[in-house]
Amino acid sequence: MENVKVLIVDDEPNIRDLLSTSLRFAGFSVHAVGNGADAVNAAEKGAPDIILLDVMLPDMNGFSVTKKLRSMGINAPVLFLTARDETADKVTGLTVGGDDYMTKPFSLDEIVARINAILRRTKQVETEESVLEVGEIKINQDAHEVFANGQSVDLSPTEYKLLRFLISNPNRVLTKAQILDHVWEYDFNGEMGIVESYVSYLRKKLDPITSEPLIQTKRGVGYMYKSTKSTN
Amino acid sequence: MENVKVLIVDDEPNIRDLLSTSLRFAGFSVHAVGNGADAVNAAEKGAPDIILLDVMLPDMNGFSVTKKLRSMGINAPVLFLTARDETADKVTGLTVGGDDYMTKPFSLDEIVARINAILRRTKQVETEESVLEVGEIKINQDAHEVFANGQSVDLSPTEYKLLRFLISNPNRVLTKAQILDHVWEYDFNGEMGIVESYVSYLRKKLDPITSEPLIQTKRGVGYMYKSTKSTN
DNA sequence: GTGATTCCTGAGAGCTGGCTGAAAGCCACC
DNA sequence: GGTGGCTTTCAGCCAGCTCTCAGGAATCAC
Repeated sequence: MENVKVLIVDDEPNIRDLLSTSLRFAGFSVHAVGNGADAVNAAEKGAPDIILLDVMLPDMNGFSVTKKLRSMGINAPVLFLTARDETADKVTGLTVGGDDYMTKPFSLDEIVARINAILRRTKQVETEESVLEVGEIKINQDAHEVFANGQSVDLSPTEYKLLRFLISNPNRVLTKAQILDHVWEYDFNGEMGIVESYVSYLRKKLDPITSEPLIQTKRGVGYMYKSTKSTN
Repeated sequence: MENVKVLIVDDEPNIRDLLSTSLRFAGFSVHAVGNGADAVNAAEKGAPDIILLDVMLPDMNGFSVTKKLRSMGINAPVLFLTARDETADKVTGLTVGGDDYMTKPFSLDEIVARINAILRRTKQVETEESVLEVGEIKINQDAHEVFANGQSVDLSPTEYKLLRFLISNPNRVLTKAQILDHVWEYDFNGEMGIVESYVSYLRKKLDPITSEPLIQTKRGVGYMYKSTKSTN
């Protein structure tokens, strides 16, 4: 997954920054603009591999932008960003041809997962496998299925996202703030205690199955998923 | 089904885009034009395996285009696209040879199925089987027949399309938006609740026959057809 | 040992997403 | 023009999920 170019199109500067830093850190090559006209220009020059496109833009909406892009022969898949209340009646046609959409607010980990899923599907770029396997945990991202020691485990959506984030960063301490920032939606304003709760839920479901506790507590710092064999 | 060339002829740019992206993603090699004259040129140079032809074009109608094509020795089968209000007798007679027609608005899944059916019939290109069999479900696409555990099941058109879409993507979570975009007509602007309804209908018909529930709900994500033996 | 800090976890309130039965509208076919 | 089946909407219900809180356990500093 080397040098994947992402074009971000959103008029809110904070969202743009949030996505830029986050995706850059995830290893993507990022370019961000704030309106449709700039998006068309940037896509023409930059030849992005994927486009993150806010549906509501000041000058033109996301559909006009994609139409313009397609007519110019730019066929990079699009991940639409839409506010939650404008989803239902406007979804038609959004998930066609490798495209997808996400509702705001989203979580950063989720958006990286979706980008990888799209790249995987469109096969324009060789990317990581849909199956994440580290130590005794195996996650099939297509099926949203989790196995511990070969045995299927039922997880709630948040439990699933948390576990995926943990095993994506094995043998590395993650602070509760980091976990909150990546797993929960960016406008979540609750306490970090919720991370403790969910770690507890995960342990309760996973530890009876695995040979040893998988999530270690680093007191005063955070949590770490320990894996002897680093299948990276 | 490698490298099947499809020529799309429609004057509405959004339909053209919708079909292009969708068919390209379905694995076809796509070329799209907006009028009859361009269609003739493109067919001459591109040697398409199948032509999607809107009956109402700005310069000439579908009859003239096909007549022209046939006179030039281009015998690729044609799938006509016609508006619903255009009467049936205008259409009958169009479907000579391996040709076929569809009324707008259509669903994207349906058009792929029809294209495959035509290619299968004309045998110009080796394509996928007409019988889809995954797990306990068997669908004969030519006869529109469905068997669960060897037993025949009566399904309504929409139920059939939904089931076909589900088992075409086994062991993979499909969101309600994806299902809506593929199974329902592209101008459907209702709510996603209808997907829930139809999943419910399918389950009511299938679950009593099969040994275990076939359609799994992934809360907060979508639905998945589970098949132990991945006949892929 | 004692107190302070951090973490764990059970209980519970409230919410959300999904399921389903009922009914209205539509259409095709007698 | 009536009838039956199909599609679509809607509302009520329920299960499961999210999040908070508080008491107690574990760990650390001294």
